[in-house]
Amino acid sequence: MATSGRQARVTITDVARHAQVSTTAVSKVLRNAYGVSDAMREKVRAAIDELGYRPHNAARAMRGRTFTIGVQLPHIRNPFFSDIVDGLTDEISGSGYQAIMVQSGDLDAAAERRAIDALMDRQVDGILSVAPVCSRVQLEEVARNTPLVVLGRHDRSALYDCVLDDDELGAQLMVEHLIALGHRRIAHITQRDTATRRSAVLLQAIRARTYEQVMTEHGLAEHLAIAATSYTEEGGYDGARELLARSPRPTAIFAGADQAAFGVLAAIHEAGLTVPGDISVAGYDNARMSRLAHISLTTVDQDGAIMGTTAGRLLLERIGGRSAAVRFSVTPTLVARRSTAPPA
Amino acid sequence: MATSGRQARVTITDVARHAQVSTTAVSKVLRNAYGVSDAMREKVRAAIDELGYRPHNAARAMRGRTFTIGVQLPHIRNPFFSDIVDGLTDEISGSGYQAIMVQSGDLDAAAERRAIDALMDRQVDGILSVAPVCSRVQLEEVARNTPLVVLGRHDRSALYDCVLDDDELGAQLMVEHLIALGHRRIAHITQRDTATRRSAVLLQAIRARTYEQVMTEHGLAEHLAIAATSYTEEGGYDGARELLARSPRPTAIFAGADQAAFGVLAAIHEAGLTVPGDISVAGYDNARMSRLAHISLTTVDQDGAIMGTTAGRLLLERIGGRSAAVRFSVTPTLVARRSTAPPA
DNA sequence: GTGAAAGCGCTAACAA
DNA sequence: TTGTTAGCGCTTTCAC
Repeated sequence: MATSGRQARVTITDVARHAQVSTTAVSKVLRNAYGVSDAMREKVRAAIDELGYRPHNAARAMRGRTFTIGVQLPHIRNPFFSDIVDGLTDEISGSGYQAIMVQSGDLDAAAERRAIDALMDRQVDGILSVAPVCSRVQLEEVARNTPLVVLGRHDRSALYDCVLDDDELGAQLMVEHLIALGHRRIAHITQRDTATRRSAVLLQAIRARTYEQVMTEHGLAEHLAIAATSYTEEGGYDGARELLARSPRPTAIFAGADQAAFGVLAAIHEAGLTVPGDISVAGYDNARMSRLAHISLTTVDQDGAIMGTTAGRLLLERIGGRSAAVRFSVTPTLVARRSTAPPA
Repeated sequence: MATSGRQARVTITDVARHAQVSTTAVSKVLRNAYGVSDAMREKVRAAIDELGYRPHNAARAMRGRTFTIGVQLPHIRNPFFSDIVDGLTDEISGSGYQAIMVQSGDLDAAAERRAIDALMDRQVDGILSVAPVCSRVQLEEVARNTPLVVLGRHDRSALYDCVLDDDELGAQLMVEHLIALGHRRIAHITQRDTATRRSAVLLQAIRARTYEQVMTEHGLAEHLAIAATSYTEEGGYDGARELLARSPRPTAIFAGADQAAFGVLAAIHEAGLTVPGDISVAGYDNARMSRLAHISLTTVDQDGAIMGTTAGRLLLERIGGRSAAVRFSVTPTLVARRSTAPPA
């Protein structure tokens, strides 16, 4: 009747004693290890059930696995990350693994590294790093100690796996869509980068660069207009206000992420303009919200669930012993909705 | 030059040897424990820095604290949960604690319990449970073993702390707002509950019940119309379609959560109707998105950041030894925006 | 103020 | 197939 005070936790020793066997036997049953008779397995299982035993993770961590996968992501506010996490969860459910998430904050390489360290200190068996901004060297340092999958970067490394979207193609599809509609003054909102030297591998840089290239190829170099804020609602809002203040103002705004596009919609509405009447708006990600919003958003679909599922599979493979690096790329598609139309 | 293979981890023994002291001394310095001279502290600190030592969490967990706070939440897609998590993160940053999150899925008491167990197995020092649906008995079982703060339930327990919003007041404000605008056929979208007996403590039940009460008090009992789906975009979408099919259809829809209200907006738009021209729409939570959406949403503000901050503080207090239960309630306010107007 | 030593719950050699 | 035993890295008595 321990109404106050903690209940003493049931340990492997209790189970062993209760089943009249050794702790080793119990441990083996727990891990489905080789060399246990059916009778033994039965006895142990029964004892485990009877006592309500659950392995103590920290103790496991000292010697073996923790059956934990750590997910580091900038923040949980971006609905696209939800798709990824749901995919990951789907894939590892039933494998006995549990995903734990930590927020690392936006655009802060130091905080990001602390978040990853926090996962490593907690002895996760593998790490999924979502859209990290730190250097490849840092990621490789992590990968040397823990199975690592990086999502959303155009890196190449022999030490970790990459899951990414062909952002070049996605951005190209979108800019060409807008050009085909007849737009010329097409502006772009990107996420500003902290360290320029590695920007070539970050997806925001690739989307922005592709925007510039496609515009230039179509002879629209003089209409290039980029606002470098961030892939958040606030970032989209601020970026749009900046772009709307220019003269002549753009007839279309391509935000590098849906989340930012939502902010763009708000800024345009606040300025007394209409979408797509005065200005076309496009995003990237095809977050669920894009479909459901009142003005449904033209965007680029990259299948977050599949990216998450794949990341989970790759992680389990790595934990299982694979060491050769894998690179998985999803092909984006254009999703034209009501937020884009020919210019007035 | 360990290019392949894991680097051997720096342990407390390495630090002790390097600083020419005992491991006990190092441990004390790490925990700011009583009984270390300044000189000793200096020596140890230097060694820690030099070696880049970080305590091994699992080993700590075996004896003492893990400096980890576990957050269980239904899913990360709801932007209101982001506000809570940001508040929590803010509060515990600098305390040496790290928050880890696990998704438990919607409306599934068993999955929820597994998620909480997963946190306990990982020896977190405290748990924040966000809008749990399981029974109070289960929560108390958890609370007996781990400091626990429950957010978003109208429970009373001597074993854990509660952080909640006065949902009765919030729902009342909203229904009266709609009535004051002249609406009579006001419908409500709620989250269906799995186990009815404990529904009295769940926020969705309180919002729904208050809706019924206020309507009845205003002589509008005959116009009661509730769709029981869920607090998600899909739930709002499905619920709205159900309500729109009724005849006569409502002139206002009060969704129990902003997230659901977004789905309502989509359904209404799809039906060729306008907001607020044909139908007024209202939500609950004042998620950031509500402010920024193209049709800005009338909603009830409950300060998620403050709820998160408070939950963090209460958790740290409990970890620090407090055992008396605390109950913290925020007072909601009405935020009238453009999605509500007098009926046509 | 400092350090030696026991032990947390588990896994993995190794022995039987 | 089963059991014995030595740690994993840390915290915590308890001597000194």
